[in-house]
Amino acid sequence: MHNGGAGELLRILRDGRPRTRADLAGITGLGRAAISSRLEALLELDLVVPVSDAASTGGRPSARLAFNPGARLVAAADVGATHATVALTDLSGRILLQTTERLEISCGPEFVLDWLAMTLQGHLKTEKRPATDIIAVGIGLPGPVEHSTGKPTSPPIMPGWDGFNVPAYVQRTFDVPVLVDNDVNIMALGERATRWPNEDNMIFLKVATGIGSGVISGGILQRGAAGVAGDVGHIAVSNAAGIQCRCGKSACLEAIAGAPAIAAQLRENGLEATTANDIVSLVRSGDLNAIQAVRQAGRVIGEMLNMCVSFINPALIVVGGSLAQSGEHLIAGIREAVYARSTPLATQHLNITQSKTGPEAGVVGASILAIEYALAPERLNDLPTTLHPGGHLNTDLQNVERVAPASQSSLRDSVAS
Amino acid sequence: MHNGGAGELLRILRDGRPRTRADLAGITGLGRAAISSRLEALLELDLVVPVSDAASTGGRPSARLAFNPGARLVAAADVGATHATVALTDLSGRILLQTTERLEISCGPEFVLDWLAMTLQGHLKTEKRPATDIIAVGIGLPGPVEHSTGKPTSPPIMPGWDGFNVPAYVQRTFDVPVLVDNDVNIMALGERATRWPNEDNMIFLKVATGIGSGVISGGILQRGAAGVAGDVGHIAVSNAAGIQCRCGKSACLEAIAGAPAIAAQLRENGLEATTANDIVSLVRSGDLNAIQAVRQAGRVIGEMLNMCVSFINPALIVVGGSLAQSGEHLIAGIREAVYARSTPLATQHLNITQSKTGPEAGVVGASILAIEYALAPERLNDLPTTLHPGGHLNTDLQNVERVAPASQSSLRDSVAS
DNA sequence: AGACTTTTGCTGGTTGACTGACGAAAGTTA
DNA sequence: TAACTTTCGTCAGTCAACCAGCAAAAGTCT
Repeated sequence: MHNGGAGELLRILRDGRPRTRADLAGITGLGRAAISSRLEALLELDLVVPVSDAASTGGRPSARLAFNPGARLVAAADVGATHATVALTDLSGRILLQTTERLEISCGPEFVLDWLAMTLQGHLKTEKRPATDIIAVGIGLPGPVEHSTGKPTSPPIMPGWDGFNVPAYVQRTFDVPVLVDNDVNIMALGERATRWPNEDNMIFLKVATGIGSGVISGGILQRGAAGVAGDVGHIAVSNAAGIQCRCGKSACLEAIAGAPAIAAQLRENGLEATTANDIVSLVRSGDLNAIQAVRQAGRVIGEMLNMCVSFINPALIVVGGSLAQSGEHLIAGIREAVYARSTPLATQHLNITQSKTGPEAGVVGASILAIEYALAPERLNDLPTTLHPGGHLNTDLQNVERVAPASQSSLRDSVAS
Repeated sequence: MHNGGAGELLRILRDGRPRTRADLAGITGLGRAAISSRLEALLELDLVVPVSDAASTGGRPSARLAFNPGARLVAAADVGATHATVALTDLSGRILLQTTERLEISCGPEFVLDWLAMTLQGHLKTEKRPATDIIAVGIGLPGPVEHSTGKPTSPPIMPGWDGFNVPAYVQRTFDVPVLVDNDVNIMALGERATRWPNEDNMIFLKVATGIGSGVISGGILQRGAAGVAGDVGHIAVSNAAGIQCRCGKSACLEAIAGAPAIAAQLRENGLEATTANDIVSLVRSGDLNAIQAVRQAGRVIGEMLNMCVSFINPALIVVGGSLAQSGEHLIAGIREAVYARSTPLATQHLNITQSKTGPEAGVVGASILAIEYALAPERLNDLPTTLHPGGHLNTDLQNVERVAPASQSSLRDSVAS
């Protein structure tokens, strides 16, 4: 029952690859007995389970053990300005159940968080899992958040949320760690976890109504002094002196390359467009005017990114958000501007690409945020030994495969180590 | 002799404040016996020494122990384009001996590094300290450096240095860890260490012939994917379309707000100015033209910083480099532009100030870089027990208070082994 | 000088973690 | 089925780390 150091084993196993005890002994340099002892703790927590044995080499085949993402649950929420998504995920960030609904953030924290809790309760019932299986909650909000306390700070579009103690409120329902962060930050985490697990220097850029970014530098998400790092939407761009932004200043990037600005421009040319989706539809239908406008927006964004590239020297820029769905045109404009301008050293290994994670990047990121916190070695002891009332409750879906885990391995590989 | 965990004690004591054993027991939560045991290891390494006892409270006064920065040495070098500074520092980053000489970096790595080693040997002789007292070497170079390997990568102004294995070459003379980094990065480290020890989100901006910055975010120096993070000199600024930069592009920040650009502008107005120092002299003499030009340069720089502030949300910007010596005029221009533009959340706790560390910020930073590496808990065991041939060599200033320990026995012991 | 107070070094004793070895378990091969 | 091979679980033994208590040391106070 001495699980000191079990965290290290879990860290190794969380890549999803099953390993024998001998493998683990080799990796860690410990003896088999020590490995077994630590594994015992993880097995008891159900975080690690035996999978199909390795092929025998003539004698008793060695048992292979693998991380069991289904052992516990994590609740994740991505709250936008007008819509909210809440999901139940496993410990690899895989979504088990997901609900998206139209929900105005301006309804206030109590209303939104109550809906969130209620929906999660429903998810739990559907999945037939007890609430005690949830080990952490991750929440993304559309505004600045002081991550250490989980309180929104002076959010422009979230009336009633300023300084609200989100974790405390959520913990009245789920008494587990609650991690809150900016929605773009969690999208960055989600994007990295699902597609770029080894990328330590990347920028996730969200282009929709607003423009924002999540900055992962030196392997960790950068939040800055006040939690507003990555807030690039109101950086001034050139050749836009007169254009007024909703924030009160002029020449903001968002006021020129955000969806409303592009839509307005298209309307001037006689097209019907109001939202980002309208623009995407037009682009997909092959409208040259729309294509040109999106590409030009990309150039303007690229002008800004240019500076970010010089400043923080990322290896990867991922462009997401609803406007990024318009094929490669936005990216093309961005690439054009960035590669035309930045220094060779900064760009020669720079990859600019479109987000392929889709709309669930947010909840996945929120999930990852919560998982990384709850499964950190120093907090492993906090996990209660769940006693599943009915015995082994996790004999569902994914434990059928437990003996044949090859199909899951690719999914598991996507989890950041 | 079990010094596992001694690193933690050293980390506490490195703030320089002397503490009693009881203090340390209270801080760490360990018993006095454990503290004593760990202290023994540190005392043997001479990294911690007893200082004057605390005032008695009626009984035996408790001995106070303090970090002993004089126990070992660190070699630090700040190599610029035309000048190089090399210094011998103690373990707190304090400069013991320093030499600055005119030295062209274009002479090539062997020549420069040989000079560096030779000068250090001289320093050692002057200080009457053996070369084995040096536990690490820190070097700053005026170009991009791959910090993990210590090799310059495609430096624009360092012919012959590209890919040169600096640590390997230096280690032929001093067989200790050699840490190499960009010169602006080490200035950032130096500035933080000397003036802002608790600032985790700051930008150090150097304004001289070129313009560059060192970015400390999330508490750690950000180097980026290729080691060129903070390279802001060639970011495009507005209203400068036609101006050519030495890098081949146009409208670079450096080409407008760098010292040569300002000097050229002043010459157009009939003033005599070529170098940054000329400009500073003119400003100090009260020349309105020069003051106006420097302030305008500050505004242009502020325009760029503006983006950096939005992007990484620092709490502090320190402006250094030779042009920053011109009083508050440069800073005033920078502040003007930054506060006029950036969002309130990002600027309300933002402090923009002038570097007060002076020209030795570079070597101090190089020293800090080396010290942090060598004194990291996981590397404490690598420190050899130095045998001072002449007995107590470090009986200078700050060791006056030391209560003469049984140094003979340790000496005999190490000789025997 | 002597009593008192507090710290310090030292010495078992306890705890916890890890190793090594051995027999049981679980396969394969003849 | 029996013999062989390899892994697994267990258990005593070892070792390092830490604590508690004690006597000596080093002060102060009367």
